[in-house]
Amino acid sequence: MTATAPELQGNPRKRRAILDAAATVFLREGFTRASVDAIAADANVSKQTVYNHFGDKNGLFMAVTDAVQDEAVLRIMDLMDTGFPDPATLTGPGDLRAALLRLTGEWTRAVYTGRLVDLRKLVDSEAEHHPELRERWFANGPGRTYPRLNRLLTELARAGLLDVPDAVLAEPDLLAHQLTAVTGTDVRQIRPEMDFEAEFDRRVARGVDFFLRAYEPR
Amino acid sequence: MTATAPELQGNPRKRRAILDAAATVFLREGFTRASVDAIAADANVSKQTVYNHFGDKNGLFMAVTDAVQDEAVLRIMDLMDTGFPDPATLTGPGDLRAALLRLTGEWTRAVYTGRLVDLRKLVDSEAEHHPELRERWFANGPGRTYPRLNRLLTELARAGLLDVPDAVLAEPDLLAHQLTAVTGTDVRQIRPEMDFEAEFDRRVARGVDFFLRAYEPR
DNA sequence: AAGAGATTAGACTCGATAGTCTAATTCTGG
DNA sequence: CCAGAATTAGACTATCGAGTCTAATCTCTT
Repeated sequence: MTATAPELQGNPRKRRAILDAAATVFLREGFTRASVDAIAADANVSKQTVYNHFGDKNGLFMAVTDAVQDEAVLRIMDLMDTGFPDPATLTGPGDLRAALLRLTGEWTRAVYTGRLVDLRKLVDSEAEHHPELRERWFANGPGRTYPRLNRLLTELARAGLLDVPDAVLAEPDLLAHQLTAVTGTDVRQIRPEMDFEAEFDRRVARGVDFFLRAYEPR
Repeated sequence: MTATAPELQGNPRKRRAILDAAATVFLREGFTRASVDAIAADANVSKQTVYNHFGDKNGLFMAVTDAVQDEAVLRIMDLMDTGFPDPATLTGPGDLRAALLRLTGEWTRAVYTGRLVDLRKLVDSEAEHHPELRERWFANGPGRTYPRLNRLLTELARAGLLDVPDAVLAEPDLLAHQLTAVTGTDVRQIRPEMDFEAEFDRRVARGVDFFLRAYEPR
């Protein structure tokens, strides 16, 4: 009687293969241009199986965004939970800079390499036609990571390692947005013909230095 | 013998109407979903006329991006040519902040209100399929405005009104990117349910203050 | 007023694609 | 080994859109 939820039936290996193929094709072609036939072929699966697992093209797309986001979010949350030293152990300002460089570098890498960036563009351009998409993206991604980063930065301010105006601390997630904005936009400017790795490190450092220049205790 | 270039023939009033309609429909539907039929209908023009003027759907889309960009770029260039006071007349630091607020506010308004923002998203998502698009967008927009803004900010640094490390000054357009990044990303977070005007001013001010906090002479 | 160029409505071709259906086959757990 | 679930290939429907073509009309300019 109780119909099994379509997300929970079928062979999980095939399900995985479909998600992978769908990510590839959606990212290469865009949502509209991507055909379910092409995805099924790429996954070595029949079209009907795709529909069995995900209902329709929209359901498939949302499942893809969830999967790709989850991977990055796990990485980022772990980074902040275990990859950042206790403020008490940061003695000199050089320590702080090094720790921020590492954190920001890994964060930025998780966001701007791999499939996440491009998928975000896709979601952005499709959001007008699938209103729930933008909300879902936010709740599943930035809605989880930014408050965590902001908490971490706020603790640094409370510990006296950063000198941040109360007006900034009072705005939800502002500090986190400022740090990621200043590195993210710079990293996004990297052109294909450049040496990505070298540019990446330089630009993350630039962003962190800009941030520190503004909020370093004098 | 010499065929007239398709961009230069036909009734300019109709041409304008088509460009307007195309902007509306492309922005509402996205490139792929937008149909030439819908655009022609919206412009009160026959489909054939659209093809007479712009050749094909791609040509139409590029003409639209050019037109929308040109409008904003003119505004922004004018702003910097005539809307910013001579550094010599800026005596107190309050003067500098006020001038930067005005400039950055108008710049940001030109970029993040109206059709430019959304068109940019569209270009971004279509760029994979029309490689010349990204380059054209850059050359026609940021390629013109950023060097100009950077020159202006560099003059402020030379005049002693900003204290910017040489390493930053040495990077092409970096200073300009930092200023616009820090305001732009914050403004982009404004949610539809918020009071746009109030949020806009606050966020531009935040960005300028962040920038000044980093580069204000001590 | 005449003629050239521009515009029009609408039919038409050609190719894609979302989603359904079916009958046959393959997996898999008990 | 067997029964029910999952999968498969492929045909099929229905829709939609880019671009072309045509014959008739319109609008200037001279």
